[in-house]
Amino acid sequence: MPRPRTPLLSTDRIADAAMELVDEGAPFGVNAIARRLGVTPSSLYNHIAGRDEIVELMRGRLVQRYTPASLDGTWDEVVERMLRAQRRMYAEHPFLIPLIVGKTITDPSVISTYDRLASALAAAGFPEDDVLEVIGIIDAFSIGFGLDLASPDDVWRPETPTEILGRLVEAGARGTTRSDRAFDGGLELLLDGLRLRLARYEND
Amino acid sequence: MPRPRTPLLSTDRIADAAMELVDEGAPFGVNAIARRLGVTPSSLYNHIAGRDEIVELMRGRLVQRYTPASLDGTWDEVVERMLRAQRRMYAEHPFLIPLIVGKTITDPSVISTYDRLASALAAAGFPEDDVLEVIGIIDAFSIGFGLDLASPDDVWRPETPTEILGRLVEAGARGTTRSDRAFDGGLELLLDGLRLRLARYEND
DNA sequence: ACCTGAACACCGTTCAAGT
DNA sequence: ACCTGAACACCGTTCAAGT
Repeated sequence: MPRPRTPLLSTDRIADAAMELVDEGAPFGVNAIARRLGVTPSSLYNHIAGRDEIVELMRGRLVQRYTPASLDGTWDEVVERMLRAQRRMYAEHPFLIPLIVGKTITDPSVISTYDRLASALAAAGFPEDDVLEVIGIIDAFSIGFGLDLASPDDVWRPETPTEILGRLVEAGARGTTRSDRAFDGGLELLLDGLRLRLARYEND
Repeated sequence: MPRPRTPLLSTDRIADAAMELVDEGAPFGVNAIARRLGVTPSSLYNHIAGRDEIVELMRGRLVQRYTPASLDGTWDEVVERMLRAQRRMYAEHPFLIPLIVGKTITDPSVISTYDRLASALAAAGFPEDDVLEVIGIIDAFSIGFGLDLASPDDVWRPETPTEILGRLVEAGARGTTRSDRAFDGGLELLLDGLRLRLARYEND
């Protein structure tokens, strides 16, 4: 079937298929995408330069899909909403993390999101000198917990006797439950800590 | 050259070669390791079960190299020392992160480190039901800040006008200074929050 | 016990051929 | 312009054969 009169493929369709694979946790690759689209791997090269470009296509979609539409509310509501959204994003696409993390952010819509977060924090009373520090903390938290959410059901599998860890692992929560609990605990810690800081500023 | 009288390979030698590759950012794989060792890929399978085991070996080395020798002191000293060490580890070997993330921890020395941390937290008064949650928080934290330390000097480069972010970025710290400050702030937050939790437990 | 070499099923990518 | 099919160099893994 050469050259159909209406094209089978497009960058959009390729990106969609790639996202589906990732969301299923299936192995991601040119061949797998082609299989899913009922097409030969080589066909894709009429639309994309290679595997890397597909990753770039996905990154563009991610930013749009995960950025909270509105950042209204009190500063701690805003922080919580952004944290939850970013955590989900990193967790559902952990293999994109090295790309996103190692790269300077220039995408206007992403910049704008950080800008609005910065405004919210400044308006809440955080001194301008500290706003970027707080944002850095928030980012580290969401990446860390995103990765944590993406980790396997059993984080530890002791094969030698342990003092206490083995017992805790057997008694404790696993998988999503475990990760959610750690996230909720971490979130509470973070917000409590930030509120404490804010109170200290106001006492000066 | 079958069966040399003194073996060419060992798990140690394999792990060494693997670490060299990863730290160079070179493609990591069984074949690449074999090439570096001047050996056939299939030879490796006399010493390791497969690709995943090599990753576990690397994790084992890293943890041994970076884990503080002693875990003495108060629980918050222990947590701080582990956090600083882990952050350095992730930051100095960023290419390893995508490899080890998502893999169940089985390496005995790594398990033992977590075991000692768990014991320290339990001894400090954290209820056993919460110890794994706290460890999860600590892990997320160190990975997050490790990646932050490994990120580029300029995290943001606004190319369109911003409300406040552009000004903050220009006025604020960059590179290691920025990341160190965020880490110190985050560490303080974390320890404050954990101390608060501990106080709450004791009031019940 | 430990290495080789052939073999297998998989990758990502290129390119001539077809319409 | 857009898809196919053959081809290439790579991957991780298995296994019989050799000492």
